[in-house]
Amino acid sequence: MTKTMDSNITDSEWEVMRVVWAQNKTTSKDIRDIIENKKNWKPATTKTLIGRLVDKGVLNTEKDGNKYIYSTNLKESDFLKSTLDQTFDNICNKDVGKIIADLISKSTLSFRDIEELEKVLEMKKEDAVDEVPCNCVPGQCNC
Amino acid sequence: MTKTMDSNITDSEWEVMRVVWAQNKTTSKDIRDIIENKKNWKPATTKTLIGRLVDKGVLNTEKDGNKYIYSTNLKESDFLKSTLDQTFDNICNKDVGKIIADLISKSTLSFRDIEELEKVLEMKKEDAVDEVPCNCVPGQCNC
DNA sequence: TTTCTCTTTTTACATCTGTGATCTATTTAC
DNA sequence: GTAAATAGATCACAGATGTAAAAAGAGAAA
Repeated sequence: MTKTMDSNITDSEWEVMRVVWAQNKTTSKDIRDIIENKKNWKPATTKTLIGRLVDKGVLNTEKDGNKYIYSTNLKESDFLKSTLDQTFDNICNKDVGKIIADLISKSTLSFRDIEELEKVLEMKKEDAVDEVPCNCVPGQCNC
Repeated sequence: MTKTMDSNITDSEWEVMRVVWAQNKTTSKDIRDIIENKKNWKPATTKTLIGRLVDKGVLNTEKDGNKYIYSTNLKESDFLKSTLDQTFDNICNKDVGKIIADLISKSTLSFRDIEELEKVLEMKKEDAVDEVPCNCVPGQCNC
């Protein structure tokens, strides 16, 4: 059930998607207005990105007079996961633990987050291994 | 001291860098031979990537007869961190805990890793907050 | 109904990426 | 010492990305 995202989105496109995810249904003007607080984009830029997302099938459109209402049925978390997977593909499995430790250290977490993580770790003990196997091609890591 | 990487590398370039990181000092032939086990690249492709990395100042060269010895003084972990930072820039701080939990769940970890993570979590309690503040631009998340 | 305004569609264009062919300067094997 | 194999340098080229202007269509205002 862990399907890999077939469509990737770029950083700029992500900016647009965040608005759609937060708003659920929205118009190009909404998107422009919201992003204006963050990026110095000309209106045309936002529209181009919206267009590309529609082309990729990431955004759905629904005509409303002379404009469109945009929405998506793809989940932010899935995109995020596929991005992270791609990043982790670049390193040795053996290092994953350390990386996660780094992430935790540098993140701002709530007490609830920590509790949750402790719970996950507890469960993780069930399928923990003695030694994480290296998954690298010989010569690309020194395990 | 947390300097943000000024130079970014692409996925293909990363493939080359992994060899350099693992080998410390290496030649273009070494790189080609090692990557051959993984990618169907023509020799010229590897050389192009090496050249780009040299241009970017990521790889150092040292002449040795008619060839070069390549090395780097940049750390894999720094590139990784900057890549991860960029990914986390795309989401709300509030969601970071959950994302990390997901990462843990899907990763293969050793008992030692888990212990280490528990330790980090324990320390993390010291600067944990009641509620992680949302860092998003209004309209880009529904906190 | 004419004009203005907003939306979409079309087109543009420089840079970055992935992938590789060629040409040139060396080396090394005969 | 000349031919074959290498290593590096130069050039190529299509597709992805970031960023945007220009054109065209449709509703709103006058």
